[in-house]
Amino acid sequence: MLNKLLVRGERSGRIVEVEAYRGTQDPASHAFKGPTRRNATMFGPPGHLYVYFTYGMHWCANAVCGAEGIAMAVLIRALAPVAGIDAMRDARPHARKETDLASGPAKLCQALGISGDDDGADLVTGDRGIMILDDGMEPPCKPGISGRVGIRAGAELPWRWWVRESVWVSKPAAH
DNA sequence: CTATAGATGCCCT
DNA sequence: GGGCATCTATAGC
Repeated sequence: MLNKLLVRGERSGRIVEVEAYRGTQDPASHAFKGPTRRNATMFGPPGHLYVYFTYGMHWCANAVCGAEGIAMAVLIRALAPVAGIDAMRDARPHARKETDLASGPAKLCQALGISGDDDGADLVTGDRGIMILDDGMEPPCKPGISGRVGIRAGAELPWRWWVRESVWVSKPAAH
C-alpha cells in the first residue's frame, strides 16, 4: 500500500506510512478477542474501510485485507497531500505546517473528512466516494521498518513500514 | 527541539 | 470502570 493514493472526493494523498494488524493472532489488534460490534468490518470481505473511534475524539482508518472471516487490516498512518489541499487545511484549522495536515492516523482522517459514517466503504469500487488508487508509483524497495506506535502488547513486532525519504510521515526521526 | 498533561467518549468486561 | 492503534498546547531549553 505504500505509495498508493487514498482518495476522498476532491481530496487525495499518497500513503507513506502503514501498520499491519493481524486479527485474532495479534494482541494489539481490535480483533484479537474475536468479533464484536466495533470490529465487525474487519471480519468482513477485504477491500473495505475499517474506521474506529479512539481516545474520546479521534477516528482512524484501516484497509481490510484478509479473506472474509479473517480480520487482517492495515492502519493508514500518514499521507503526503496530493490534491484538495485547501480543503484539508479547512478541515484542520489547527495545523500550522503543511506537514501537520496528515502526518498521523487521526490527522489524515480529519484532513480527508473520514469518520465512523465511512466504516465499511468499498475501497475498490469507491461506492461511497473513498478509494485506494494505484497510479503506477512503485512501493519503496527499502521502506523504514519499526515497531508499531502507541501500543503495548506486540510492540516489539516490526510491523510498521514507511517511505524512508518522505517528510510526511508521523515520526520522521524514527528508525 | 523534547517532554508532559489534559481532553474526551465509546467499547467491552 | 479501565483502557485506549491520538492530538494539541504549553513549558522549558
